[in-house]
Amino acid sequence: MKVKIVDIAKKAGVSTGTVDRVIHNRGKVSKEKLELVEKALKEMNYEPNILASFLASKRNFRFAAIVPSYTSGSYWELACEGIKKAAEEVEKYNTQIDIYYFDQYNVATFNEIVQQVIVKEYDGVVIATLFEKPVKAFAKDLDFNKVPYVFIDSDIPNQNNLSYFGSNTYITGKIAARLLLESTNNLNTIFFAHIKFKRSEISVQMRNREKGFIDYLIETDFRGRIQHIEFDPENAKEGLETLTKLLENNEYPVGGIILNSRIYQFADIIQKLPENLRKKMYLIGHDAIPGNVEALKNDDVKFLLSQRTDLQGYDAVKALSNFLVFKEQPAKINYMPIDILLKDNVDYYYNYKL
Amino acid sequence: MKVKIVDIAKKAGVSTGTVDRVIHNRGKVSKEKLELVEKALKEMNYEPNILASFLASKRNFRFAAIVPSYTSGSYWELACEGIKKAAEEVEKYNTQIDIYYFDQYNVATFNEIVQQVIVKEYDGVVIATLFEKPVKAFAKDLDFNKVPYVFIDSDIPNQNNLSYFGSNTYITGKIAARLLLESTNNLNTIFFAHIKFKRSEISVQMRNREKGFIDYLIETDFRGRIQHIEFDPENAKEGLETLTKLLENNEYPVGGIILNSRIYQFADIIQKLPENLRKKMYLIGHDAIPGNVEALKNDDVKFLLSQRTDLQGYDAVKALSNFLVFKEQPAKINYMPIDILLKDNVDYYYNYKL
DNA sequence: CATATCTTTGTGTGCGTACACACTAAACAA
DNA sequence: TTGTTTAGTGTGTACGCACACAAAGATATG
Repeated sequence: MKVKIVDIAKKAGVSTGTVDRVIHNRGKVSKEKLELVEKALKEMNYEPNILASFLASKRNFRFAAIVPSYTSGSYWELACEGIKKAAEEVEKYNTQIDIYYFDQYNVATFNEIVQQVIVKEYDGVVIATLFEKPVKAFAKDLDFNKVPYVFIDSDIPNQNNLSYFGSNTYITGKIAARLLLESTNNLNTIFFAHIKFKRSEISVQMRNREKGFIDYLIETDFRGRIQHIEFDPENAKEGLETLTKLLENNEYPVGGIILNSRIYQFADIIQKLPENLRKKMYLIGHDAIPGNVEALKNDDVKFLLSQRTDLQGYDAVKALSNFLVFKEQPAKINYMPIDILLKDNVDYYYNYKL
Repeated sequence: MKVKIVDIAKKAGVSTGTVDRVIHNRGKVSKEKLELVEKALKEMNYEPNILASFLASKRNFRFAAIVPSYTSGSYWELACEGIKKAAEEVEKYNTQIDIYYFDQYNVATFNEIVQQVIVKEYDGVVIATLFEKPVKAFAKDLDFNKVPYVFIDSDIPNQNNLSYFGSNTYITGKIAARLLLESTNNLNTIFFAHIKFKRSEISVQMRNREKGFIDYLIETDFRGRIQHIEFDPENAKEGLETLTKLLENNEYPVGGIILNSRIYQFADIIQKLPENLRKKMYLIGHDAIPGNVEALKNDDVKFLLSQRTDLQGYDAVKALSNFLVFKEQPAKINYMPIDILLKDNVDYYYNYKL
């Protein structure tokens, strides 16, 4: 039988009210009784019944999640799925989550959302940290109001965030390079394919990946050529010409990497290339979004480096909930596993549900 | 405000007792009232408060988990960690889990455990399906008593298990072969290292991996040599001699695969080989147990193919709990993701906690 | 010494549900 | 008629805890 408050009260020779005051540090307890109760608590190894506690307290939490808006099949859709899944699960702890979307190519929209969220006085916040400075400012405000917040996407050091969930994109870049070099004989040319998308977007994540990639090449003393090629999805002519030249002038395979999550768009573009040239390319991309998975299965892409994006969102919400409900302190930095996906194992990756 | 039973009762013009009888199908309700209540239930979109329900019901579940006994740092230790982790989490639902250990090289010990478990009349059982026939017999008994059970390790088709959590070892074998061939130039010799361990253990899992591996070689028209080498950890002389000959007679790299989870033992054995020969080997192993991870980091092993073994145990317990507590029906077959681990990403794999 | 004030302690109610039990009315048997 | 059974229904208590409130005791004030 589990020890309950009445048991403690009996043992300490006090009423349940006094025990309650001790447990919750509500004060108004004499020194002697306080000691008696604390002793009983320890000796009987009391652990509160969370269910009963929650039922009685009528507590309820409201969280806000601030993430980029997304189109179907894109990276951020995955993260949101995780958040929504977690939202379902914490419903039983009287916890509600509102998701706010900002335009990831427009800081103003982020700041606007932040204002809205501040007004609403949430009990916890999940923030996708795409805009470092505004996030820092927001964090200060949250600190002041003692509202716990969790970062996802990329970490911002020296903040008082409860926790961070994301991936080490630098290492991911290194692994990309290693896989590319090791799995391709006589690779002497590597190109970075950059697909124009709205404003020129070079995110922290992309920069890190590139740095990791390049560092690996330096470490292993790579002597081949490295080239950057720009593609405009609307008008891919120019890029295709550059690429064609590159492939034609090379008797060996050519490696290609795309630093953002949209290698599937590149796969679409290169459909126009003749078979023999296409087969000379060894492409590595990032993130298991539907389009990329398809490209992987079609053998257009050789490897996808991924992380459980959905878990980022899921874990972030759960961390907040567990912290507030169960007072569990999460690790401050949580890197997701770096997953290597081939045509062969991608189904099992995708198949595994939260 | 959430709808509660009294609200339903009021709306339907009956007492809470009647609503309760309808909700739980306890019968003894007239047709008219039943319809009234059901209508109210639907219209008000009633969802029970799990916390209150659990508190009131004083329900408590007892699960048994039947797994192989293990030594520290071995495969089954991981699975048990998952089970224990899940056990902690479901404690709040008044659920207790007893873990039973059998000797995986001795069917009799399994049958003995089964008898013990049957007597204790558990509410749910997790079974590591190493011994197919006895498991089937046990499953029949559980079916008869309407006790839900979940398989882990390998699936046994055509059983009434609630669910299965495990990995597709055939595909894992294929991927092993692909990685080995693609990441090694001029590979023309592959050996299967088999380390003797107690009785000759060739598990279903190992057979599957081998089949997948060989099938890939056939598919890709591999023309090299394939050899099986036996190693006795007590007396590795003979095996080492064979291996030495193999390496010396070969100017190209040699691939090696270990089908069970103990490639770290092989890594120990080959420490006796001269550096130049050791470096000629490209080894692939299975499962991220501590010894293997170390071997991976030491560059003795090139790839580890893994699955979240701990998740198998964790998910199995959670599936039982969610089924009984929340009436959630899990998928019947759940393959774990097939994880590819390199020296570079293994830390992030291991680091990620349940 | 009576009264006011403050501190400490105990009691009671409610959270939403489950379930035992009591009660009613109708049907049936003796 | 009376007692017994049975289907249908409502009531009350308990689950373990939180919290408002009442009570009691201690101290201060005039």
